[in-house]
Amino acid sequence: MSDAVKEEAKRQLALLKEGADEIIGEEELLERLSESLRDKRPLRVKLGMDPSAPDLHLGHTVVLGKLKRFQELGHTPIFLIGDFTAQIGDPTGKNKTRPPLSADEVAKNAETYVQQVAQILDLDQVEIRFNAEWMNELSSVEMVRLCSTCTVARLLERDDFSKRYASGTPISVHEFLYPFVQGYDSFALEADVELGGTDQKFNLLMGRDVQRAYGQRAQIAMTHPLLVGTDGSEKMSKSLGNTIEIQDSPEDMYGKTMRISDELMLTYFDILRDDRWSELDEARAAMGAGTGDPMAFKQALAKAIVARFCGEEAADAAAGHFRQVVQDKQLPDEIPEASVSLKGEPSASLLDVLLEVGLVASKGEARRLIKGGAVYVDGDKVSDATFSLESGDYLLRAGKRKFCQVTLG
RNA sequence: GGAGAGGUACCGAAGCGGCCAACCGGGGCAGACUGUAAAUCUGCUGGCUUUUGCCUACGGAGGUUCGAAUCCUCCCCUCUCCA
Repeated sequence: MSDAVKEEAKRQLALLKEGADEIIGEEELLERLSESLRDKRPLRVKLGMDPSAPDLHLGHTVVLGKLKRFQELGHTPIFLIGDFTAQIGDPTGKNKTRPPLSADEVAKNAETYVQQVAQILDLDQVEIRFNAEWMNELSSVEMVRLCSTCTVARLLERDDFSKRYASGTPISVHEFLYPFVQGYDSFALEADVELGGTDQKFNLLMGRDVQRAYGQRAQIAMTHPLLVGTDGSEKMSKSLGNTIEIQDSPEDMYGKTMRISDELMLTYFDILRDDRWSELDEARAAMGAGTGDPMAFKQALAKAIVARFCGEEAADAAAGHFRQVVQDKQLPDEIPEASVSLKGEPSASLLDVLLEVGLVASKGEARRLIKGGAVYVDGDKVSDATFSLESGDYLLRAGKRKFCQVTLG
């Protein structure tokens, strides 16, 4: 192999290592990068996601970003939608069996996944696949053979399984199948590399075993740090409600980022960092040394995150919105408007109006908010739950950030 | 197949005939504080209802009772030990 090829392979490896937690088979990766350059054969890089929730969040973007980097280096990104595996439910990190999704939900989620992935990757160059394609065809005999590639003892070594087993939490047999199927996917796709979070290590390794068992070269497994959710303790996950989603509005995305703790913002910066953020590196270092201005840095981080998914302009606007509404406690420029009919009555109770315009989910909630001093009409705090409004225009506020300009008539 | 234990609100976990819409902790929401936060403190945390009250809720279905999450019967599910 020529020196030029070797040099280029090394350069690529260095770029690909950025942000990775662990590379299982790093030497093989270097080798394959070299082969790829020599033979002009792009590497097949697999990233699988189960369409178990409809929205992608910042946590997903860590590995998606790595997939993009492979794409930029001329390799073939494969975005695998686990429509079959979604019916099993990845037991990873779970302390209970996941409820299976209906085919409809899976299809719907898969659809939105693709749309959202388009915000990050150039879809034209992405191979999008569904694992039902081959899993639905797999015979029982084949399934049995597949299961023979791993022992029960090894499955039980896994943290999530062993913990559940030890604590007497149920584990259904089908959950054991998950890693096998994921491994088989790698074989079916002839993956050279598979990407995943650190929690996917077991599953990624299973891919190597399965591929070997089926006479294929074992993929390289690259794990990436998991992003902690906005609560600062659990991993980011839709079901825990601690996500920043890439489909959040710029204002939400910005606001949610501002609301994370100072410690967490450093983690976010480190995990989500890419080249476009290099101008922030100095500020990051100052923060680490305890000399920076936390709020200024967090604002810069929030803006950078919004800019990545929504563009610079939206990021500026979101920053302005936050300053105005949250810091200066001014009204936002744009307030949702609604009109409510009095239906011939002379007045309507504030509770009803709050409910009707969607500021609260129930009258009970409205009562609670009023009692808690969180409801304002035209800037005046309301503390009487029986308060009623006559026809006219009112500015309603429930809590710090929920406003509605309502016309009553 | 046999023997035991158990299924309670978003989660964990009390209650074991009326005082239970259900103690407590976590989470969530709101308020105070602040640099946006975090931490801390306070309040709230099923729906309808001005109050009274009504409806829905303690795995499911029946039953006993003036009255059941609490007692009985059957069913479903889980865990442990034995085979």
